[in-house]
Parts: sequence; C-alpha cells; structure tokens
Amino acid sequence: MDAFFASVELLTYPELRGQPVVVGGGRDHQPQVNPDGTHEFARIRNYKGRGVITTSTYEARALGVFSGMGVMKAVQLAPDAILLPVNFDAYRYYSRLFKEAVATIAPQIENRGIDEIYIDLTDMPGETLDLARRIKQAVKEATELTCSIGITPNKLLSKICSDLQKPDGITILGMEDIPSRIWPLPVRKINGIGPKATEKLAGLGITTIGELAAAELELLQIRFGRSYGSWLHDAANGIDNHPVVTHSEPKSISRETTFERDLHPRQDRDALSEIFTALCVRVAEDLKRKGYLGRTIGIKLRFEDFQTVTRDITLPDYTAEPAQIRRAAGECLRRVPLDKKIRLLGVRVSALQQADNLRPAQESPQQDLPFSHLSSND
DNA sequence: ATCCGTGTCCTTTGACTA
DNA sequence: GGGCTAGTCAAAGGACAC
Repeated sequence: MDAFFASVELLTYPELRGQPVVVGGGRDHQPQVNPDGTHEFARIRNYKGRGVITTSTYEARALGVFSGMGVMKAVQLAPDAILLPVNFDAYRYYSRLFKEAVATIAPQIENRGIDEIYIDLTDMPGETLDLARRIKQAVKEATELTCSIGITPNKLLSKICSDLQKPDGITILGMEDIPSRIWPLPVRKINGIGPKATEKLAGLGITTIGELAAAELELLQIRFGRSYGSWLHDAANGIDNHPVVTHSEPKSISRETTFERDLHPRQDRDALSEIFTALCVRVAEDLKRKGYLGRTIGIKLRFEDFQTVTRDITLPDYTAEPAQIRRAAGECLRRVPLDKKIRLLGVRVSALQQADNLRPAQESPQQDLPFSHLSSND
C-alpha cells in the first residue's frame, strides 16, 4: 500500500491532500475540531518527545522526512509539516479491507505486516498485466487507496519491483530483465540487506546489485559468513525460491516502552517497577486474548547510551499468568547489572504453544516484589 | 541525543546427550 | 571408561523488516 498510514489519514482529513503530512510521535497531538467543523492540526515544530515518524506523505518525503526518523530530527527539515498521531485501529480496518479485496481475485496470500502482502499468482489464469490491474481496482474500490505491485518469478524480485513504480504502480519483470533493470539498483533495495550490510559492502567497493552479482561467492562467504554470503550471491542474481506462506504461527509476543525521560534504577525504582509489572500484565493479556501460552520469559533493557541487553529464562511449564511472568521477568532482571539510567524496558514471552484444550492455567499468588533486589544488592 | 514498538531470523557460545 | 563428533537446546546479541 502506498504511504499507507498517511493515506488512511487523508481519507479522514481530505483537506490535507497535497500538504506535507507525517504520522507518528507519541500522544497528544490529536487534531482539534473548530466550532465551524474545520480542524486545527498540530505542526511538527511544536512536538516534544522521543517518537519517530512512522509514515510521511510524498510531499513530506520530498522534504527529506522518512519513516523511522526521529520527530525531533524532522523538525529541522519540515517544521511546518502537519503531525498526526497514529491510529492503529483505522489502519487495521483498512488493512483487512484491502486484504479481503485482494483475496477475491487471488486467494494465496502471505501477510507481510499491516500494509504488505505477497500473492502467489502461479496458478491464476489470465494475463499478468490484467491480473495486476484487477487487483489494484479491487483494492481501490474497497478502500479508496492505491497500492503498488511487482509481478515477477519470485518474492525477492517482486519486493524490489513493487517499489520501482510508486505510488500506484505496476512493474512486471522476468529473469531476462535482471541485468538491465535490477543490476543498476543500489544493494540496499534488496530485502534483507540493511544499513550494516550496505556499509560493509561499500567497504568492498560494492554499491550496486550488479557489482554484488559480479563479486566472487568465496569472497562474500569469507566476509559475511557461509550462509549470508551465499544468500547475497543468489539475491544479486535474482534467485529466490521461498514459497508464499499463507499461514504461520507467532513465535513470540512482547510489550516494550520507551520512557519520556531516562529512569534511574534506584532513584526511580518505584516508577520502574510499576512499568515493569504493567508490561507483564499487558503481555499476559495479549497471550490470553490470542490464545497462547509460553514458557520462555524474557526482558529487554535499553540504557541511556542505547546499549541494549536481553535476558531470558525458560520455565518448566507453559504459562499466560501475569504473576508467573512477572516472577520470571524479575529473575531475568536480577541478572542485569544496573549502573546506568534506563531508557526502555520490555517483556517478551516466547516458546509459544496454543492454549486450546490444554490444561487450564491455574491461579498463582501475586508476586509483589518489583525491583526488590535493588535495595539488597546495592 | 534523533533514534518507537513488535516481531522474525541468524550467529555464537556453552552445556548436555547420543 | 575415555575421546571424539554431531545434534540439540538455551541464552545473548544483532540485523532486519514494517
């Protein structure tokens, strides 16, 4: 979907079309309604906090404002851009609409998050370009939103191609087109080559996919490891045989939060323990709502210097009980040296199993010793 | 400090088992 | 019983995607 979150917002606020608009940040910049029914929108320049941009309209992108950028950074580039808070309920609603619309044309769908899918058209009758048009038309009718489509022999190439003509684009490509259409692109366009690999490749004098395709397999394997090295080699040559996976089970469920200000392990002990317990409760709620139990409980801390540590522990029994999760998470926390201020705290449950008809989870006594080790340890 | 939240997969290391 | 290898699992970190 094209600039998905922002495009959904524009359905609600059509008067913002054509303007630089960004979606993101924390709370408290909800548009205000004037007596005459018009809206008063927040400007990005008035934002204070630690949020990031989740989506920007194409007008905002033209000013250099992209997803993942800190809002405070975006203030420098586009102080007058409109800032809207995220409204996940609306995005989930439109996500369901567009996926259902696609399913009426082609049912083999792999979810790739809220706004992306892979569609297996292998066994679909009809001409490729016509299929693409029909899918886009169905999405448009269901949502009033545009999407961009790449149709190619595999997921790797389709992902690249879906991005080649944006917004509202169609790109069709065969293996024979790889040298002319794929090789000139920067390596970063390959799904799976991120900032780190891009930098490392640049250090080897490799910036385009064509240069990567020309690199010796052995060299790549020495520099990047056997597995990733051969994957890079294949990817650069457009080789990918991962199937479209239409169903998958979750592997982990987690909750984490970045504080408004960094919290001191001892001075802010009470606040921390309250947040810690609340995260455990929320994860437990998520588990129950989704019908899962887990037996590996983990925590995540990010310190003021951005160093991030995780600890986890595997329990003998599966659980979805907040008290058991809290106790195990407390065990994990005990293993983390706390000598810096903390920026983020998270709780994760993995090694999941469907709760289904298995043992009904028994109540266990409330553990109420948040961060209690801190006072005894130091 | 500009740097969120949720989730997947991979690598490495060490312990343990066959 | 001992040494070796292969496989597995848990834990920690990190890259990456959306």
